[in-house]
Amino acid sequence: MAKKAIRTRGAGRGPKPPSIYDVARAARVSVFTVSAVINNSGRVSATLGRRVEAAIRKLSYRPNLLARSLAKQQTHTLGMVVTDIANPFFPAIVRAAEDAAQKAGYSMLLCNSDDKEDKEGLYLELLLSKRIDGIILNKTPGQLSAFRYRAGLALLPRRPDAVLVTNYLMTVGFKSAADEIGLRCPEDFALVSFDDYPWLGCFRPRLTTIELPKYELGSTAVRLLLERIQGKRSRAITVNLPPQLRVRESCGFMLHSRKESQTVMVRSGVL
Amino acid sequence: MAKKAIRTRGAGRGPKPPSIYDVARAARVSVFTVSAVINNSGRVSATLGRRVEAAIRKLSYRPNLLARSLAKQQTHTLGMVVTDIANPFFPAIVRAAEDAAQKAGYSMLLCNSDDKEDKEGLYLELLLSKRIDGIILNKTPGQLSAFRYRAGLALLPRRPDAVLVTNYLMTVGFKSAADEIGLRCPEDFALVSFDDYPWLGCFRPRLTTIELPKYELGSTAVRLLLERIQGKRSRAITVNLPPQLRVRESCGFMLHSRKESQTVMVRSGVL
DNA sequence: TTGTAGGCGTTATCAA
DNA sequence: TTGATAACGCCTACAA
Repeated sequence: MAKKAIRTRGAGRGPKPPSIYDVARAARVSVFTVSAVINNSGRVSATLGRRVEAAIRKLSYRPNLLARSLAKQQTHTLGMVVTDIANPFFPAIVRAAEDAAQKAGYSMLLCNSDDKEDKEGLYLELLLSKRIDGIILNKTPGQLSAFRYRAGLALLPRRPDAVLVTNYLMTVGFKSAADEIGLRCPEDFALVSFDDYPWLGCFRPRLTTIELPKYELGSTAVRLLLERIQGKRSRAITVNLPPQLRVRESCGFMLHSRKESQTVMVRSGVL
Repeated sequence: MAKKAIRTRGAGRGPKPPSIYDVARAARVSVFTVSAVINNSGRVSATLGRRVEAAIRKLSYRPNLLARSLAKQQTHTLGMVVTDIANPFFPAIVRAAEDAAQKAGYSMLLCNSDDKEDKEGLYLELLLSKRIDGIILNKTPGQLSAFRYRAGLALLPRRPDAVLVTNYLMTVGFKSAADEIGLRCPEDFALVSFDDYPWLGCFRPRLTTIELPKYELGSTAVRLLLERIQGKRSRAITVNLPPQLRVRESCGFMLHSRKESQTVMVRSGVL
């Protein structure tokens, strides 16, 4: 895998990229004409149009989006703040969001708040200063999460019959702790986790999971945000996405009658 | 988990944020003075300094980074192009890169090339247009990868003794295929994979892996890039990061003598 | 120490 | 259809 670092333009060094004025001069027209051609707004005669396009190619001109953003007062950029992209919960969501943004002509600035409120705050400030058009914020729960990351482990010595863990990383932590104590899953305790991943099906015990529609979550978030940015919707709305139950051996259904396993139900938004 | 979409400023609606001129007026000073205070460059008398800071707070002024970037010809932004953030190989790298960037005062624009050369090209163009200061590019291998995503599966009917797969997602695919055929690991074949993850230790078969130092990879990439951007280094250099071998049961060492398992060696850059 | 004015690269208004 | 020219919001010589 080739990983390449590209310095786009040394600090002050290297030739400055051509501006719209350079193109205008080369094509012997005004900047208005060039601008009209680039955005194909306004009618430009075929002759001038060709001259401009030739000049653009010749100089390999590339519009400066910074300047455009400053003039138009919109950056076509979204900020996305997640607690930690390295947490397997987020990549699919971020991916979906970036996809949706890209399709609509928006770029995505990624920030990791690390579950720290001060860091989150600084990032929000920064994004606002960058005049991005909108923010997708995965709000940090703050103090709360610290109590959640160890609560499960305290449960272990009590030999629970069944455990439902609400995210994958905590499930891994819990399972590891159970391994150390010598508790087996599903023989000694049943385990159900939130979040499904492609690899869960081929390692034992195969986890029973409640999968949140991560991709849909990310793309819906961006869709709603863009609707508001573009004025198509004025008030915030809430969208409920139905989760999915994926039954595998970790919940112990193999140990019981088949009939029982059929009674499991999941309803949208209720979990 | 609260996910919140924030519209930073409706298209054309809402009050315009105050500019440096508004602050200057409110503080009865010139824009120079305000600028000097913000960047604490140049000496400003204590009196005016206080007046400016009061005005900044009163108006809750926030410098427009777009305008600053345009004036200073640098955006303090890096572009990062990966094939797919949802591939578990990348999140740690991206996280590391973002960390390093943030510490140095840079933001990170994330792009998914999806392993498509045209999409990669479009993103590079876009990043250049945005006048970002540098790019971290995970070059797509193009056509090559298509042959790699199925080659392993063709191998299966030949009953290999051992398989080394060079990334995790392919390992999952291979293992699933083996499951279907009824080949067991490590009894029927030994398996070693690239990439280690926290959950590999608590599901069976526990994978033997060669872990690339992903976090270090991402942060080093940004470090080297910033060194070049800031003119501290003029030529590209190559850094070798040592991988790590993590022996678990999938390679079958439990089935053989302990002595054999001790002879495994990994050298930096050789794999 | 502080202010003035021009430049950064666009878009947009208003004449021509 | 085109062309000047003023924003956009900041930095920064150069003057005062």
